[in-house]
This record gives sequence, C-alpha cells and structure tokens, in this order.
Amino acid sequence: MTSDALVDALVRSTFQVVGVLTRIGAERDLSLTQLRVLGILRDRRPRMTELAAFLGLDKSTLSGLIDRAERRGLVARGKNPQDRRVVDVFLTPAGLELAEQVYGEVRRALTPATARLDPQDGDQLVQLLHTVLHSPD
Amino acid sequence: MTSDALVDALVRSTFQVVGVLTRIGAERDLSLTQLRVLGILRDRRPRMTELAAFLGLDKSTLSGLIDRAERRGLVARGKNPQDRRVVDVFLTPAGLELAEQVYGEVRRALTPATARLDPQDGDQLVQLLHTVLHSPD
DNA sequence: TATTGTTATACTCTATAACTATA
DNA sequence: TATAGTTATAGAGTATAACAATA
Repeated sequence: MTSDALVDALVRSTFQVVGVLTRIGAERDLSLTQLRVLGILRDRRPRMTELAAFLGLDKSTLSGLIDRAERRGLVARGKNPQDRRVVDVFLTPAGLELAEQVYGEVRRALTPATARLDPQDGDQLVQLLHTVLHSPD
Repeated sequence: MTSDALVDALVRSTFQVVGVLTRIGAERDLSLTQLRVLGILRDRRPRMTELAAFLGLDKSTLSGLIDRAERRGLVARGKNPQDRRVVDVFLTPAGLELAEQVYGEVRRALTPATARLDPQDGDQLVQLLHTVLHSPD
C-alpha cells in the first residue's frame, strides 16, 4: 500500500530532522521544546495559555519552561492591560538574537540535504508537504 | 531563497508529525523516545551501545530507558555468547504487540493527511523525502 | 463560579562521572 | 589498558492536583 510507505517516509524524515534540531539545540543548551518556543516567539507575543495550547503542553509545564528561559534572559513575562489575570510572553533582544542564530544554523545544517534537489523538485516538495500536513484534518 | 522555504517546510512538518507521535504515544504512556525504541526493535536485536548510538543517546540514558521498558515487560535483555560484556536488547511478545498496535495507529492517524495526495503525488513525495534525507551528508 | 496562571509533587528523560566486569 | 554496561547524581521536561488572583 502506497499510504504506508508514505507514512513510513514521513516518520523516518521526522526523526532525522528531530536529530538535527536536537543536536543544534544541545550546542546551546536548548531542548527541542525550548527551540520551538524561541521559534514561535520570533513573531508572536502570546499569553501563557495560548502558547501552552499551541505546543500541546499543560499550562503548568509551560510555567516551568518559561521560568527557565526567563532565568537565562531569553524571554520575559508582561502584564496584559485588558485582563490582569493574563501573562503575555515575548522574546528579549538576547532571545531574539539566539533564535535567529540557532535557526540560521538549522538552515545551514539542512542545506546540504535540500541542495540535493534541483529548484523544481524543491518547490514540488514544499508544495507536497504543504498539501499533506498543512491542511485541516 | 527556495532552500529556506524548503527547510521551513521540513521543520514545520517535523513538529507536526512529532505532535501526532507524542499524542499517540501518550495514550499508552510511551514517550517519543520509547516509541522510537519500540519501532527500532521491531526488526533488530542490537546491543546496548549500538542502540544508544543509533538513537544519539548516552549509554547511561539508554540503561534507564531499557530499565523502565523492561519493568513494563516490553523489552528484555539477553546475554551475548561471543562477548560476555555485551547486553543484547529485544522486544518481548507483549512489546511487539504494542509496537504493532501503536504504529498501526500512527498510520491511521496520518492516513487522512496522506490520502489528500493522489497515488502519483504520494510516490513522488516518498521519492523526494528519500532523496533529501536518506543520503550521506 | 469560571478562568489564568503558579506551585507542589512525582515521574521520565538526559548527560557526566565513577564504577564493575570482561576483553 | 580499553570497552560494555550500570549506578549515582543532578537538572530539565512533563502531567496532575491544589491553590491564588481576577473576571
């Protein structure tokens, strides 16, 4: 069945990319989750609950995650003027710089692989991944 | 640059598949790593060091991982007759059954997504993923 | 009362360092 | 001496339950 082969290919490539992300993150003491937090916060300023939901984590887990990132000066908590229960999270300048650095390195690490495709095939792969995984289930 | 778009697409699809794997694993108290261990052991019987290297983990980390899986009756340790220092690891029947179950569920979970492609495009996606990530860096 | 977030607790995952047994 | 694996330790990641503040 073609579908099984496709699922297998997706799972295998997932673990491979996870390996790259984990290795690059580890060089800067960033777990996969912290890496993802930095990536998300590059262009968003969510409240704690939003970010936890987006990551698929419990809010208490996120509290700890943000505690540790805040202690390192990578993120900060801000008050929300509309609702005083709410805590907004955002990158500090140092966090933004680290995020850009690390994602730049991810690009460099994966470029030898992506460069194996000519531009046409690369576009096609982007398109196919988008169709498969970027749609409403 | 096309390459950046491709890397972004790979990273995004990676986090999405990780989300699916994490959710399905959690339903059976399996972390992403335990899930991967089960997947690998389906058709291999490696020694501890081999498995640790394959997973990119320290051998001490693997000891704990296998301890916990063994306590649950999913894997077992075996002696290696050639070298008495070596410990081989393999799935128990219960572990194999769980592995098949959980990977079956992963297939079912991803099938609605993969079914959005017609067979031709699916084959092409498998081929492209193979070219990008399954080659020597 | 319901929602937002934190804290206390317990467990898993992870690496480093020190160790035992075997080669 | 070198290699295979375990154990002790410490810290991060995770969820559940209980809590405080605000709505």
